[in-house]
Formats: sequence, C-alpha cells, structure tokens
Amino acid sequence: MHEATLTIGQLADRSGVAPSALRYYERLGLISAARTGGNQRRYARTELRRVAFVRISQQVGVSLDEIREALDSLPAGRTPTPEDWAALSRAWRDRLDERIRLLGKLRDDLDGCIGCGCLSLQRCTLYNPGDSLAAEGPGARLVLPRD
Amino acid sequence: MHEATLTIGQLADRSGVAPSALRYYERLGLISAARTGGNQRRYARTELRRVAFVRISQQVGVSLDEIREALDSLPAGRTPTPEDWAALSRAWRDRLDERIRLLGKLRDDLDGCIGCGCLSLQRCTLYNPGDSLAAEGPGARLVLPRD
DNA sequence: CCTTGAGGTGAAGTTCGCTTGAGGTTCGAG
DNA sequence: CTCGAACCTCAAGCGAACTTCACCTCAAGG
Repeated sequence: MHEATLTIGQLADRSGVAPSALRYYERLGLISAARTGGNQRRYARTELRRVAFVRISQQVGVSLDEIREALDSLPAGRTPTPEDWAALSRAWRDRLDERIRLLGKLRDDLDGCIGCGCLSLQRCTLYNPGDSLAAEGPGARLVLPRD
Repeated sequence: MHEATLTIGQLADRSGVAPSALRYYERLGLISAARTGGNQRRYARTELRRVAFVRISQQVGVSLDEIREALDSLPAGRTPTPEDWAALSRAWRDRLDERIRLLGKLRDDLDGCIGCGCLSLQRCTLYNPGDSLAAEGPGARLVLPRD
C-alpha cells in the first residue's frame, strides 16, 4: 500500500469523483496521467490535489474552462509548491466573497419583501432598485443583477 | 397606456425576461396567459409577480421544477395576496441562509488553506472534515458537501 | 489457463434552461 | 386597405458537465 501512483479507480475513491468524470477532466486538460504498458492510467499523487482544486473551484462557481486556465498558470516542469496552490486559492477568494455578498443582498431584499408583505412592483427594491427606472415610463422593470 | 393586460413583448420588457423564455415558462406551467381571438398571449398584470418570483427563486438556486411546485401551492381561484407571496418567499429564505452558510464555510476553509499554504490532504478541513476518514484506511478522501 | 473485474475508447445520450430557425398569422398605425 | 412589426407553433440546437453504452483489452487470483 501507499504506492507511488494511483489507478483511476483509486483516484476516484480517494477524490469522490467518478472515473468517467476523471477521464472527462483529462480530455479538458485539467488533469493528466502516465500510462502503463497496457495503456492504463497511473496518476501521480499530486493529481489528487488538482482534482481537489477542481472540485473546490466548482463550489466557488467557476467553470471548468476557467479552472483549466487557472491550472495552466501553475509552474510547468516542477511540482507545484504549497505557495503555488495558495496563490490559486486566493484568486477564487474574491469571487467567493462577491457571491456571498450578492446572496446576502438577495436575502436582505427578500426580507424587505417579507417585511412589507409585498413583492410589490411599486415599492420593492428587488424590482425597482434605486427608482432608476421611473424615468423610462410607467411601471417598473424587473432588474436583477446579471451575475 | 396602463392597460389591463400585457403582450408578451411588454411582459418581456417589464420583466427583463426574453419572450422565448416566457413561452418556455408557460410550457413548464410557471405562468399562464389568456389568448386573443388571433391566438396571441395577453398577460394579466399579476403574471409579472410570478415572473419576478421565478427570477428571484433562480437566484436563490432553486430549479424551475421546484419553483413550479411552489407556485402550484398558491391558492387556486383567487389572485394571490401579498401574504401568499410572503409565505413563498419565507420558504426560500432558509435555503438562501443555508447556501450562504455553505459558501461562508467554503471561504473559511479556503482561508485556512491559504493560511497554512497547504491544500494538504493530511491537514486541511476541506479534504478531511473532522478526521472522520482516518478509519477507512490510509489517505484522506475528498469529501465536499453534496449541495 | 481461465475467468473476472477493472480499465480503455469513441460516440451518443442526459438534464437544465433557454435560444434559434422555419414558416405562417395577427395587430395596429398610416 | 396595406404593410411591417410583433406574434404564433413546432422542432431542433446549444453549452455545461457529465454518464452511459457497446465493444475490446489488461491484470491478477484460483
């Protein structure tokens, strides 16, 4: 046990990601593997980190394509250091903050609507943020944040 | 102006939702419309509230299918009161709180990882929550919250 | 040696939330 | 009455993120 490399099944068990998904990730260039003489994948243990980073990034709401770009920025040639990984994580941190902020605002707005019992097109900030729509004729337009 | 009903184009402009999406919502049973003699849709103004509720619910992370279920729980026959809408909004409130909590936890965990510079499979709570995996043999399994 | 289960490939299928396209109809201003 | 914009339906397409399928090979235990 504790061998140098992992089979796809082992990586799947360890990461909680299905083998089919791991192959898919490989096609997208998110992870990579050496091959045995019989063409089977053998993963370096460091790939586990990459898989982990992928899943965490997805939770943050990043697309696989963007995750690939981020992973591409890791130093080629040498095994990424902890500091390399930390740098990537920091990049996501801001996005995470922003998402949390947006959801918080949504919750507050929703609270406001519950408070006034309205969901009203006339008064609710969810519908008529800053009354900025009044100039465009009668009736509010529903404008929700694009992201 | 300020007529009793809205054409699909008017509802689209007011709600910020494309006509094609509104037709799609109708197929799913999220909204409904009367028809003119010439088969064109005419929306009651209250449909604007339904559309708004749909978009807000999507922001909360609810699927169209669940939104339909929620809308189905509105009283049939009479126009929903503000209190009816408030009840629906309250139901989402908990989900929103939960999502915010999860993202917050993810952020904290990510902070921890940045702090220790690790993304380590041995130490990081993101990977080995509560050390509960130690019993299942050597090596941690990546376990992220299902939702 | 034989079997069995893990692995491999490529193509096609799935779900979600819409959009696009083709081809035809209706509405309302002039 | 005419004309163009807006509307209609139905079917197909799209992109993301995978899974499933058919079919074939490889690796290890009895």
